[in-house]
Amino acid sequence: MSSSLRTSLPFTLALAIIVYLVSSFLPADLFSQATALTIGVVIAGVLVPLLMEYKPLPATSGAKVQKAAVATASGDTATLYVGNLPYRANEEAVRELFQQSGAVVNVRLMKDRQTGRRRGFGFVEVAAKDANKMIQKLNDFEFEGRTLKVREAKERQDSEDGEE
DNA sequence: GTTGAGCGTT
Repeated sequence: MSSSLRTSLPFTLALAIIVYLVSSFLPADLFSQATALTIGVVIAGVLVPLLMEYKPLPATSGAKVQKAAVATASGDTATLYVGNLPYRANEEAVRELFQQSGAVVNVRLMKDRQTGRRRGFGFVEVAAKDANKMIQKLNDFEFEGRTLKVREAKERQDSEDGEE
C-alpha cells in the first residue's frame, strides 16, 4: 500500500482542489463543507482510477510513439537476463537495441546500492513471443565492443512464462 | 576517471 500512497500523492492535491472548487460553487447555507468534502472525495475516487488506467496519452507526446504497445502490462512478457554489458551503456541504449528485435516492455539495469555505478548487467522485460528470437539474436552479440550475454531470467518472474 | 563474472528492485 506504500506504493499506492506514493502514486496517489499527486492526486491528493487534485482532490483538495476539487473540494475547494465544489465548496466555492455551493451555497454555504445549503451544503456544508463536510458535504462538499464528500462530493470531492467521490469525484476524486472516480477520476483517480480513470487517470491511472488511461495514463499513457499520446496527445502531447508528439513524435515519440511507443511501439511496445503490443505487449500489455504483465501480459505475455518474459524477463531476459542481460550480462556483460559495457558500463557506459545506459537503459535507453539497451532498450533501443532490444527494440530492433522485438517489443520491449521494461529495461532495468542493476546498479550498485553503495556507489550507484552500473554493475554491468540488467533485466529486459520483453514480449514472450519475441523472447526466444531476441535471445538468439542478441546473445553473444557485440554491443559497444562487448559481447552480450542474453538468457532467460532465473528468478523473479512474475508473469507466467512458457518454459521449454 | 577505477572493475568484468555474474541473475535483481519498486
